[in-house]
Amino acid sequence: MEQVRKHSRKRDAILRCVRSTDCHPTADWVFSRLKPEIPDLSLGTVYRNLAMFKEEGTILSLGVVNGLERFDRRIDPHSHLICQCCSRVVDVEAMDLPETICQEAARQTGGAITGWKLQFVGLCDKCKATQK
Amino acid sequence: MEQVRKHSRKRDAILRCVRSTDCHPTADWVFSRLKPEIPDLSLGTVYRNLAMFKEEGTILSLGVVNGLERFDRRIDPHSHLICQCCSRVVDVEAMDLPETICQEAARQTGGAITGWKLQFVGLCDKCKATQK
DNA sequence: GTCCTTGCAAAGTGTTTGCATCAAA
DNA sequence: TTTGATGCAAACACTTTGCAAGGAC
Repeated sequence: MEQVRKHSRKRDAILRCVRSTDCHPTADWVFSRLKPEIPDLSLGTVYRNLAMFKEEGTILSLGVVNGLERFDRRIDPHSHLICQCCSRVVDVEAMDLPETICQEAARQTGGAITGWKLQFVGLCDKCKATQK
Repeated sequence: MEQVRKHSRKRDAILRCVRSTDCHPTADWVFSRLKPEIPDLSLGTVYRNLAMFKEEGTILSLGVVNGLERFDRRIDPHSHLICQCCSRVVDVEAMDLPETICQEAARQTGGAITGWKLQFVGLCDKCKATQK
């Protein structure tokens, strides 16, 4: 018996919140942002719904940065710059890798490559300006 | 006044242990592996020493996989294949990215790129064989 | 009325830390 | 003897979960 997804005002608000920003928010960021507007929201609900959206592919997780899972409203292929200074995550438009690179990885490992993730490390524009 | 690093049998064993494998171990893996041989070893010591090695650049952390930090004895540039099935991390030799890719990322973000990390996702050789 | 969703709080999990004790130099 | 290293357990931070109550359909 399949579980039927019902509608919920809080669930909508959580998705809307993630989609409202390109800051690649954490669960707690979403919670803090919605709390004033929805005083009886609980952090568990935010975690539950983010996990659900992620599982169904509505949003993505870009992994753990500094111990915090970061979510991404974008689900199209692209990369990120992670600022070493302030932990900001900045989108970088998709760039093609040479076709041969995945083939080579598959050859070396003997495994099957289904995807890849390119992540840049450095300073975001703000931190770069500050550290001048 | 600078802190002088003393010699310690346990610290040596921890580094030796990480260097003995290419499985990209977790703190707990190292602990479990050394415990029989060093019964009075404590997990805290493993964490403390791994953090120390990582900070001084003796080993690297390749990040968090499935909630566990994974360490790498290799400090030279290379990539990894992360198996979606068994979470195994397999080394992939360094492959050159087109020079323009970092420049493009810097241009797009306005930041400074100091490095990049290319990670492959898929199945390791064993899981690929099993899932045939 | 059914059953999904939520709040709440407790439990989980990986990691860090304070402090008394141990051991290297 | 001095001072860094360690064991132990408590503290931490983030996340997940169980359960009773609330809300969608």
